[in-house]
Amino acid sequence: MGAAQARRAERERQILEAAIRAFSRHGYHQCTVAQVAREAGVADGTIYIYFKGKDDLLVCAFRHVLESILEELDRDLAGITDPLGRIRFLVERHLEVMERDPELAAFLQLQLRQPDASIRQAIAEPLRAYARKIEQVVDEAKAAGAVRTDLATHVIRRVLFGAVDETVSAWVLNPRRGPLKPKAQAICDIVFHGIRAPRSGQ
Amino acid sequence: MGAAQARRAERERQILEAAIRAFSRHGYHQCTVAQVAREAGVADGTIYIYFKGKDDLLVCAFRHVLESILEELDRDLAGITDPLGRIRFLVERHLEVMERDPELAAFLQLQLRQPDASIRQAIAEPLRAYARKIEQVVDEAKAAGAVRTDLATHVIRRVLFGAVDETVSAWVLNPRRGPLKPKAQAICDIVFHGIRAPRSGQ
Amino acid sequence: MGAAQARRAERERQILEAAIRAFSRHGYHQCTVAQVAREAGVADGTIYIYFKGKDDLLVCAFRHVLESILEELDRDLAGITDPLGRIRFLVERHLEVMERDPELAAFLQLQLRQPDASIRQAIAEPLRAYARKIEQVVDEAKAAGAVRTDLATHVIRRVLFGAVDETVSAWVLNPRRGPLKPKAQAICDIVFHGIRAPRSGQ
Amino acid sequence: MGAAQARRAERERQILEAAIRAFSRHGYHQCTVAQVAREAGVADGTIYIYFKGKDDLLVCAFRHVLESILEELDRDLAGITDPLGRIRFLVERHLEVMERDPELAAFLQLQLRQPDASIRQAIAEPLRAYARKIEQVVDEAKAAGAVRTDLATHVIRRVLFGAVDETVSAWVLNPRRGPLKPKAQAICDIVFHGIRAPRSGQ
DNA sequence: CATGAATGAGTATTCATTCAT
DNA sequence: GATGAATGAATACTCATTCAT
Repeated sequence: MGAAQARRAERERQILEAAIRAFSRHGYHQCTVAQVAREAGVADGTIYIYFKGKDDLLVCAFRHVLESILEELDRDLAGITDPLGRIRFLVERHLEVMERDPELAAFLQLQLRQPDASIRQAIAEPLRAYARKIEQVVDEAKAAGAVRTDLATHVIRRVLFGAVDETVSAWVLNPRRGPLKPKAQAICDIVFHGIRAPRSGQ
Repeated sequence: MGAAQARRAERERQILEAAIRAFSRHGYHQCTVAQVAREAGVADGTIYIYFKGKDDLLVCAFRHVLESILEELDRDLAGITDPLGRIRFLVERHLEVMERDPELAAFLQLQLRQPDASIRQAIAEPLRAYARKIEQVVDEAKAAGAVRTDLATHVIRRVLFGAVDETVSAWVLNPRRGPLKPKAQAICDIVFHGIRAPRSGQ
Repeated sequence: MGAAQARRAERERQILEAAIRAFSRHGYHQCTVAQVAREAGVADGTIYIYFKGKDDLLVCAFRHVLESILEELDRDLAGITDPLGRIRFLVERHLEVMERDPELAAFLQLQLRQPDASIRQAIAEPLRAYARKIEQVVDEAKAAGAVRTDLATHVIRRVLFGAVDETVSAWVLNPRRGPLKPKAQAICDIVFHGIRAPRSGQ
Repeated sequence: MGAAQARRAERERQILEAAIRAFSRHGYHQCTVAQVAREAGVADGTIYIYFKGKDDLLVCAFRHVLESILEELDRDLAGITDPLGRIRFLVERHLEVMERDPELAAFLQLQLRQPDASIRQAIAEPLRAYARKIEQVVDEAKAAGAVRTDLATHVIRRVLFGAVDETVSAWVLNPRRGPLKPKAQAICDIVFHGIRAPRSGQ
């Protein structure tokens, strides 16, 4: 029974990762279910044993990816105590994940931005989880006196990850991709100047 | 002849604006050419007299909009001399344009983000023109000694307009939209702190 | 305008009659929309300009056929006055219509008996119209004293047209079809003996 | 071995009766093999150990049902000697069987009327057996001098069972089903008047 | 025998685009 | 120029059937 469940989970992962590759390469709308199936090495019909349909494939792929990203993030964040260092780590890790797997980056950055309301809605919740994680780290930094408390947390998040998002988008679209992670430096430079609490005594 | 040309331009505008409305409401892929035609009050075939096809409609609509935005921007920017004030104006105007016409905002923010490579490519140039305009204003501010010169201009642009973009996206997706322009305040607060050149004498 | 409407009606008829032929030959479920289109000499998509879908095609074909049958029936019935003669005419005409066009007969007798509830429902109303017509003629015969009044009209209809239906079914399924109309004789012989009012004075 | 065979026969019956229920409820074409399997409490694949395929399921179900109906009919018919009484019994029993099990009635009346030639053909033989039984009873009645000999036996059968069939169809489709067997009365009334041999001496 | 995961052939329907009027 | 009827390519999804376990 445990074996059967493991088999199923493995199959799901296999299809999901094929979907990410296929969607990245051809574009979600241009990509046929048959192409995903071929990429995964299964028959067309098999897709429908594991997923509701093409939309579900996109949504589940995103959940699958974000889940593992968040898990790893939590684990590694535990080892960092400096409040601003934790924020900087969020930015660096984000860029790192994208740099590590450009196909995944293209998926997250382009294919996932579907204007279809139903897809956006299905994606919204996991996306909010990521946003909450960021805001939590910012709030902790506020509590530690490292960040100005007169700025709304969600505004800080938007400035920080707006910049990160723009940076990644430009990187993904650029065919000659250089290193991405170092760009964290300049972004944090600007934003940290803007959000850092004045030193006590100043 | 001038009359005929004016007639043609008028017709084009009529279709383009219908396209923006229709794409905003139904979503680009979900929206049929027939729906655009009905919205514009013309026959399906007429669309093809003025435009190459559905993609062209999207691209031309974007060019049409951005052109008039840039024109107005240039005109109004001429009256502002304070370097940081000019940057602030860019942010405020961006938010203002979106707030003024939510249907246009939805079009620019959602429908335009098509993952199709060909569309992205066709949109890229006008988009770069907007980016250039922003960077030009930033460079002027650097030259005037109002902005740190040790930060790459394009990084400043990304931080600034990454934040703006995130803010507009959230606003567009929120069914209960409040005022948008005031959000410029907090964004500029953060970013200006980060990019402002240290006062001479400090 | 009248020309456009006539054109449309003509096109509808053309497709409907092609559908009857195609459905008869291949069977409704086995017959593809593409086959109907080819039979009608139009493109696949054209079918959907005139009809909602495959089901609608079946239902409309039936309505189309029954309508013209009922019209002709009404016209010809007007010339007959003998009450039992009118009933006999109903039976003869039914058999005649089937005999005249064996492909139509196969359509009505086999393809139309779809067990799908939605199709049966859509067909039910025109079918009831035919039943009402028969019962009306029977009722007139009762009023004229030619038919026993102690028998429910719908029971008479069922006996009469149950026999007719069985007869036509057997004829349709028989590859060596002889003449059909003469079978009215024996059916009426039996049923009329059963339903005829006793001669006054007996 | 006998036990193994009994086991097999039992399994077959179990699946067949599940098939009848499932086909009745969903309709033959709309009903999936998986649904039949679930209804029977076996795995999908098990069906194919006992039957050739979905069509075979339908055909075997019909044979299974008709066989037991004919057996019971033969047994009970043995106790009746009056020639017309025997015919009346055929009608009553037919209605009785349907009334007893409305799900079976729906199966026989609707789902079995498949326009697919191959299914019709496979069903034809058992159906003919039932027809032969009826005609045999009618022929006996002719021989006994109770039924007119100038009427073709198969015509009598069609009138009789055409009426019965129409009656059952109407009853099956009517959601508020009243008693069915009493309808034999009126049908026999009409038909017997029509087919009865003139009393000797008249 | 029994299972049920995997298969892949088969098809109704949509819609961007064309072109005769 | 304008029309809108006609086109036909393109594709997600279902489900009867198989077969390794």
